Amino acid sequence: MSDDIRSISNVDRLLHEPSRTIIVAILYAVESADFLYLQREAGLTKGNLSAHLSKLEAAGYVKIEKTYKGKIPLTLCELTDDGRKAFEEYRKQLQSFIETVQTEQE
Amino acid sequence: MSDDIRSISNVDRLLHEPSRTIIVAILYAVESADFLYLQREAGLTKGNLSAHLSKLEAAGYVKIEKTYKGKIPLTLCELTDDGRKAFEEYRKQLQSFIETVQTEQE
DNA sequence: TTCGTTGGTTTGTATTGCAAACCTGTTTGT
DNA sequence: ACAAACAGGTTTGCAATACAAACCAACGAA
Repeated sequence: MSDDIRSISNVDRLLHEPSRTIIVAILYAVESADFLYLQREAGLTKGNLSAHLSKLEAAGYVKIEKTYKGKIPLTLCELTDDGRKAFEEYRKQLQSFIETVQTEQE
Repeated sequence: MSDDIRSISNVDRLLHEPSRTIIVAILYAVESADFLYLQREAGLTKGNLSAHLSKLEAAGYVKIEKTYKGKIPLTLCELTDDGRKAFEEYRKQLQSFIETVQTEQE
C-alpha cells in the first residue's frame, strides 16, 4: 500500500533538485543549448549553473563542450542518452507518486 | 514558455525532500498516526523521523502531541490545515510541471 | 592604457540529511 | 532486588549540499 508512497524516496536525488530539474528539463526539450541561454532560461546565476552542470556532467547526464564562437568562448551543453533516460524515469516516478497520492484519498 | 518549467524552483523545499514528502503524504491519508506507525510506514530511522517531524512542526505543518498509552510514551502526529494546504499545493505544482514537460516535447 | 563586458570557475559559508550515540523510563530474567 | 534488555524517542557528529559572492581571463571600446 504505502510502498507506492515510499517509492518517492528512490527518486534520483541529482534530478530532484529544482535547479537541476529545470536545467535537464530544458535540455530535454532543446537538444542543445549554450551556457548563457541556459542561464537565462533556467533563471540561475552563473556560479550555480556552472556548479550544477559540473555535477550533471560528472554523473554522465550531460555532455559539455567548450568551443569558441569566433574568439569568445562558447559552452555547449546537451543531454546524454543516460540523461534522457534518467529524466524520463524521474518524470515517471513523480507521475506515479502523484497518482498514488490522489487515489489514496478518495 | 519556460516560465512553467521554472516554476518548479518555487516548490516548497520542506515538502520536496523525499523523506518529508512521504511523512506528509501518509499523514494526509490517515489523519493521525503515532511515531512508530509512521516510522514503519515511512521506512525511516527514528532519528531521521524525529528530525523531520521537528522541522515539519516548526513550519506549522504538523501538530505533535506527546501522550502516554498506559505507562509508555506515545507521540501522535497529525497534519495541520496549513500542512494540508501546503501538500495540496505541492502536489499541484508537481502535476503541472509534469504536464508542462510532457506537452513540451510533442 | 584603462575601463567595462562577456563567459564562465572557484571559494566561502550556512544548511542539509543521515547514522550512530545517547537518554529516559519500563519490562524481563534470575 | 537488581542487572540486562528493550521501547520510544532526541541529540550529536559529520560529510555533502546549494547558493552567492568573489574571482579570473580574454576581448572591445575610449
